[in-house]
Amino acid sequence: MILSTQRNQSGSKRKENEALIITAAEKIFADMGYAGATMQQIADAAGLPKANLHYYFPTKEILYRNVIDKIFNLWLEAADIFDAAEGPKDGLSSYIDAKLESSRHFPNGSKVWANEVIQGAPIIQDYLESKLTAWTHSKAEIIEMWIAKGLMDPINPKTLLYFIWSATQHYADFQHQIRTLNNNSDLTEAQWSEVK
Amino acid sequence: MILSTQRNQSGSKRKENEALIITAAEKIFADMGYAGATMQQIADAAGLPKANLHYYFPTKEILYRNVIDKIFNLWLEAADIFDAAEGPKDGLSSYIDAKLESSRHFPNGSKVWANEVIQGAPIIQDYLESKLTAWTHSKAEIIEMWIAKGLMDPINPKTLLYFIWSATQHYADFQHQIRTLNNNSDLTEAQWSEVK
DNA sequence: AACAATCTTGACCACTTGGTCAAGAAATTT
DNA sequence: AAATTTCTTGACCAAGTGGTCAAGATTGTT
Repeated sequence: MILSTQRNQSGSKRKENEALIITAAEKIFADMGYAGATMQQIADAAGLPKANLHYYFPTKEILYRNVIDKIFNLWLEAADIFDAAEGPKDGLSSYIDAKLESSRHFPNGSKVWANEVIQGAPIIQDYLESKLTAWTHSKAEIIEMWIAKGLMDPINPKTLLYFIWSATQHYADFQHQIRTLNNNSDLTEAQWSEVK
Repeated sequence: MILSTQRNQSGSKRKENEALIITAAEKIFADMGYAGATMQQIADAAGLPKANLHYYFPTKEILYRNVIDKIFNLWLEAADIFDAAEGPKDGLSSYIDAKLESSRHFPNGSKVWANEVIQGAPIIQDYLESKLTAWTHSKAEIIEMWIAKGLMDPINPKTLLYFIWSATQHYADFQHQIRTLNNNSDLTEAQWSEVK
């Protein structure tokens, strides 16, 4: 009795179901793309009737934007480590590790993002223009500071960031291709540390 | 007269129209994903009535597979340079250059491929298992030979290939994101040569 | 216990989609 | 020029889609 249904306190039924739906949606969107995903599939994955999804998220697009939001916040968390660091060795390597870790354990988010951006960000363009642009600028400034202090080789900060993104996300996005070509995985860590 | 309609020789009306449709389809598939693309959109892009598409390509999936086929053959061409080379310095750098070039000038193909693989290759899985696997093995052997001869550092050949793919394709696939964050582009060449 | 707010759900609808078809237009062959 | 093959195209259809709705169930409040 004590252990079973513990955290069913307040009227957070809404929060619970929203989280359940978002998780299901993340997987379906990753596997099918935005247009290819159907509300019915997401409903089945969440174990709820379709009409119930529309109760919590009025439209498919709103649900999608909520998924994106969750993904983006995970990215921001990974970058907190970056901020706290004192120098490039520390900061970049922690950031890469954190990003790799999230790519490996939560590839769906990365896939949804990639799918969307490849198609020209038809739905979340405002995200790119506001939040991501601001974030990138702030990180680029830190890197430029490091360069100015002579702590690392001079390099275009944005180019460096793109480079890190491409490498860290590749394993999430192309997971399937890699798994088909290999029959294992792993042993990446060694490889990635060479990047810097 | 001599210059205008030169190559309208034999009954290659079919070839012409198929090429026209495939080019249009490549763009639409890249922009909308497989599920998101409609035959009507492709027809409009090709300047043909929809029913005409179905005359040349009975189903959407068959059209799609033809697009993939074209893309894959371009990849193979890029790798020919790789084969001809004598050592890693030459071979890898030529290969990377060729791959970058095709990413930059024909990003649509790369996008279609990426979209498909991210979603777990629901349609072209057989491609991965046959052609791509064979290709990867043959290239990995060359690299291993180079390593055995002491021409380059010992490294997992497949990991190296994945790494090259991620870097070279990133600029095609994430073109839009990069363009939104920067307002320019370019200056990559310098960066890429550091990869090796 | 009565009331109100929140949640659940099957049935339904307007609209879009891939694909068909038959009638005709062009081009090739005989 | 007649016959045959290839190509073109508007009209059409069955299936699936996102989204609605109203009636009821559940939960929380007084």
